[in-house]
Amino acid sequence: MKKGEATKSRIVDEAVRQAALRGLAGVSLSDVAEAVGLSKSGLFKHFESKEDMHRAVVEAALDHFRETVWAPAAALPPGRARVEEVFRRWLHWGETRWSASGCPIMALSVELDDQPGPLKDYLQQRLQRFRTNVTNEIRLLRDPPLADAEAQAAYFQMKSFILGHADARRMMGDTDAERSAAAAFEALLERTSKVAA
Amino acid sequence: MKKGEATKSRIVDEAVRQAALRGLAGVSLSDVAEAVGLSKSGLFKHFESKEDMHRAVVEAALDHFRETVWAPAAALPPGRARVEEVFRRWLHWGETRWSASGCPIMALSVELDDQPGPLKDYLQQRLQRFRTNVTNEIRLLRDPPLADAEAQAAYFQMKSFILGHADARRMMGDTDAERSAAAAFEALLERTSKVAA
DNA sequence: ACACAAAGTGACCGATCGTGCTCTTTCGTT
DNA sequence: AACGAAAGAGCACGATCGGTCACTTTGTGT
Repeated sequence: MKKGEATKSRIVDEAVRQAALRGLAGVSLSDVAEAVGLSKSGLFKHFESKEDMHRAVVEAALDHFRETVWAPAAALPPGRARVEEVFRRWLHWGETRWSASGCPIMALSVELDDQPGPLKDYLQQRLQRFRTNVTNEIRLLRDPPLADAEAQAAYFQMKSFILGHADARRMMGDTDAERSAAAAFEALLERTSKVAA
Repeated sequence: MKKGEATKSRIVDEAVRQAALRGLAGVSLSDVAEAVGLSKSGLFKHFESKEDMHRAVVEAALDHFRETVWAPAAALPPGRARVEEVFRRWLHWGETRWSASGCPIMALSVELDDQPGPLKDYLQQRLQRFRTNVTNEIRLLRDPPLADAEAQAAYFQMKSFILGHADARRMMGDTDAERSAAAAFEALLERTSKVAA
């Protein structure tokens, strides 16, 4: 039962890459099969259907995100250290591992946000958990902790800068995007951690 | 030569809607034809090929954006009034006209950002013009006008909040997204229009 | 080592894709 | 009213899509 899991994860990895490039619906079973050196029918020994593979793709992308962005930050002391690490890693993970295709989670979000169904629900639920985790760390930026509303406002801006960075860098070709995002986030951190009035 | 143009714009309108939903590549010629009450071959009297229609879709989406978001703001006095109007209309245009499908320009951006070619170039160029226009208005927030770098940093955050709003509202189902975006933008405006030190 | 399940192949199916072709209807111009 | 051009219909094509089936190869547990 080992060979199977290995090739399955190779398939899913390739499918995630293609999904980030052309969207989930644009992933061709034949192309994925050829890219991993299999026949089309060979793929169907690992997935019941195309939708089954879609589910695996969404899961794998989120797992990878959690392990690359969240997990290393969670190993740091709570509060500011974690928040900063999350942002730094979040910013970079699109540029390193996904430099040629763009962040798969962003692509999935835009594609699924207007397609109600179990896939969107699953994606939303896992992103919601991430958001809750990060928001909790943001609350610790001050002592006593920030109110929920303030922490959520800060998270909104934090994620906005991530999205803005991806747009500026990938769509507009702005080579300063990383600096802009980092500067905006740093200022946000300063504003948030200092007392309001 | 009138009937033709009328149906052509009906076709393009429908194609833009479907492109916002399923992506450019996901727009089926048959579906568009059926939706506007035509036969598939009837479509080909208006477009040379599918890529020709893609081009028309991108053009139409940008034209619509310019007329809905930029044009009314450009009629206002320069500076703060224009900037505020652009943001307000930008925020709303995704929720009103495109409430069921999401902003087509955002969908096109995410889809085309990793697909080099004339389509991406065209989209990038027109978005760049919009960005330049808005940035120029931002510079007028202060007297003497802001430096380019500061105005661009403000634009980066402004667009980030737009993107963040779309993500929060459409993907995460956050009903407070509009308030969050508006509040973040207002604070940004305050920070930017007051003297730095 | 042997047997059985898992992994993988190749041929094939019906549906749909984008795109030509010929033919008819409808419109705009004089 | 009439005529040429534009608009649109109907059909058929090759390619590709997701998916099935019977078969062979490979791996694995005992």
